[in-house]
Amino acid sequence: MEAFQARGYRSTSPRRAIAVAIGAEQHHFTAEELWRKLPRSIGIATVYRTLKILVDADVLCRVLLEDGGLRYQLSHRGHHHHLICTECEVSLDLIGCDIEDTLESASHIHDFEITGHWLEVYGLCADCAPDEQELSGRGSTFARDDSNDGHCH
Amino acid sequence: MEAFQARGYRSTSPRRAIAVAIGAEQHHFTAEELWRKLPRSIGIATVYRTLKILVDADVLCRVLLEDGGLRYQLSHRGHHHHLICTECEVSLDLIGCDIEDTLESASHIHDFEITGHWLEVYGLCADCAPDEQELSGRGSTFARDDSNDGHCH
DNA sequence: CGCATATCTGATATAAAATCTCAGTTGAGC
DNA sequence: GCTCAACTGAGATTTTATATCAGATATGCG
Repeated sequence: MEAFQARGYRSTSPRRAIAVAIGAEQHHFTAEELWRKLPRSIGIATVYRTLKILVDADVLCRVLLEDGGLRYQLSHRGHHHHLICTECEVSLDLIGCDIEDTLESASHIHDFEITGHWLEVYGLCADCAPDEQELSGRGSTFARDDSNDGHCH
Repeated sequence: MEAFQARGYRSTSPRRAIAVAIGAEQHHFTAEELWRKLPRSIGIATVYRTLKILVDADVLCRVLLEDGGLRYQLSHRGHHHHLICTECEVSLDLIGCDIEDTLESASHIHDFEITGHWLEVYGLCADCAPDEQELSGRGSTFARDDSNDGHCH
């Protein structure tokens, strides 16, 4: 859990506490949420600093919600993307998606050398989607007709 | 340019001034940059309000830089993505990339119903990339070895 | 073991970005 | 021209994250 200190960072009491608290999280969390679960002797600046280190170390990944909120989450795979439910905000790791190849070939047209990308996918998870089989679902499949606004372009 | 008022919005003096100012922009711009080029009688709240309307109307699109900065840009195509140069910050429309199909098929595995996504691609444009042919390019192709940090996951 | 020092920390100030509030203004239809 | 809902500007406020800096503390070395 804290073997990431093999990157030259010291093993300090606040960092250990933060690592333990992160391990106890089930879903994604904000820096402030995490901070509230820590001993109040730990400053929020330290939380932000430590989260940044852990993101750089690929221990955590960042999740950008549709409303712009930034969350943190334990990163299991190396490079991956998230399916984020706009209803319950659960975040699923998107597997079986090799977008890199698609991007790479498309970028050649523009003579552009890709070094990275950011992708978040929004929608409804199995629990939140109106299930045709269970509900014989009628009635506005998408009540929120602005659910697609502004986040892609 | 302001035919977007066909959406039920009034044609007001501040909105016309903003539309003209946007038309004069060559690249992407921030809300504040735009505001500075407007008569100082116009408040920045109005700029933000108007930009939001124009994004909803698909007249503008939003561009998220690698450092988190949010820019606005005239939207030429319907749905598209951006190739953003991390060196000069130019933004190219990515054509010939139908990521939707890839996402759609991958999401089926998770029983997830996609409603939208956000994708930004970072890298070096033709002008900023070390050109092997011209420079017989040596010397740290990527001096900024943290250029890939934190923005994907 | 104990010291020196560079790293780290907490409190707080600060910054940046965007929205909220609300009294006053203005455009659109009549 | 009148009316009124839509709109606006000023400034306060919120949110999120970083900067500052004096004091605390790991870590390596003797």
